[in-house]
Amino acid sequence: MGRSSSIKTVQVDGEEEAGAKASGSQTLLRGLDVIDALIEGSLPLAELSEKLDLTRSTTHRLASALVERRLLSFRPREGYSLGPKLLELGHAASQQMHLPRVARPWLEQLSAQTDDTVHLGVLDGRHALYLDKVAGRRRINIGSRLGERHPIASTGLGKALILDKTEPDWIDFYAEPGATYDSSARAVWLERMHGYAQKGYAFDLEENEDQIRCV
Amino acid sequence: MGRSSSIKTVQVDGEEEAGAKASGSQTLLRGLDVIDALIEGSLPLAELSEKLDLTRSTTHRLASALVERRLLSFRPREGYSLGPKLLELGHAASQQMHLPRVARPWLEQLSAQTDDTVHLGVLDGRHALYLDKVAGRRRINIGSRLGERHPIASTGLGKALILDKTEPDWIDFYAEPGATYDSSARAVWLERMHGYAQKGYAFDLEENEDQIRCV
DNA sequence: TGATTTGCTCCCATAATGCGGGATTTCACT
DNA sequence: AGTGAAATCCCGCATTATGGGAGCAAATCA
Repeated sequence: MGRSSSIKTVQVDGEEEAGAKASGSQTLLRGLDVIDALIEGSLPLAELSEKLDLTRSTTHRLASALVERRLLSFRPREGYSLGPKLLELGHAASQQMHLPRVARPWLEQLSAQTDDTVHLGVLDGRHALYLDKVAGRRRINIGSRLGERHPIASTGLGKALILDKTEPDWIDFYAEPGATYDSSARAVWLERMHGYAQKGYAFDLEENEDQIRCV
Repeated sequence: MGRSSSIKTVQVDGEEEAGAKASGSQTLLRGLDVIDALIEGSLPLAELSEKLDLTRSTTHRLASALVERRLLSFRPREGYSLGPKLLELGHAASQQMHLPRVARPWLEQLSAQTDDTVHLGVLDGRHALYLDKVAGRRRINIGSRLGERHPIASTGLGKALILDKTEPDWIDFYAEPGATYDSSARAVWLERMHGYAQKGYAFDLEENEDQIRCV
């Protein structure tokens, strides 16, 4: 490597990101990055490659492979977007996850007793991820679907999930990255949280939903 | 390279499979194969690597990368299974697919008119893939979810999707790979198909559901 | 409880694979 | 038709994935 004619751009020095200890399959990880980059909406190849800091060639190769496997779709004018296979995988995933399987009976019982819609969710980074739902008869379905993620601080389920954390953690969860903090609003919120923690369940103004906890 | 001591197993000669024209990102494709292999249920590393014809090392590296990205989960005793991120992706995919967005109004109108559950689906290989559903008020929800796949020949939606094909295609779709053919049953089925094709819609004995066609 | 098996994880040299720069083609808009 | 932007394809280089095997940990058997 001594006299390497460093004409190539090379990876400068690679990942200095936080917690990026991933050693090994670079191609696979980049491919997944491509998928991630499209979660928020479809993009044409140029913007996609820019967003990922990859060359057009590389991006195109990865995206094409993903399209071939139907994990992405490509429409001439719009660019790349998430593909139908992800639906299939999402469904398969929901079926083989452990929590929903064991929790289902409880959800159904709860739904039957309350005549309301019951949700099951877990903590997923800074969000509450909805894993399962049993619709109640009382009203029409709420517009929520499996796999949706919502900020922890603004849903009943999310708040319930962090009840056993300590106040510093709460503050951390409350703070959206890069959002404006309103300290008085946060104080009110924290106050409520303490109340919820004592009672063991949480509400939300718009929707409230009991849920199952897992240890 | 000349005197390469060919002790290694090497890739023998690689893919001679049908239609495997995929040139390029091998790692990514293998990683997706790993996911695919887990659709039908969780597997321990050993079985997984055998199913994929990969060495344990490689399988482990790929699977670990996928676990890190939460596309897979790993439980010590059970092995690898599909992970929570797939739920998220599945949900995101369902939101940005073109068909559901443009078709929604029609589905809702249809559901309102008939008071029944309306499904939207597309042809996906040998299966009918359910893309969207609008629940009717008449009865409790049928246990169908987005992303489910069903054999074409046994659902009303599946049959409707292939109405504009020709008879040879029908026969092809009817034949499950490796299943026992009952030629008389197939004849009856084909007869019905011709009837459906003339009328322009299809039934199924257990459930029947109208659906939207796209060109 | 101690021995044995089974299965997961990690390391390292090898060369095969993915990489990026650019040429070429396709397609939309004027 | 002409123009321009975007997608697709090609090719040599070296970075990256590969697979064999060593090293652990936990579960099973005696």
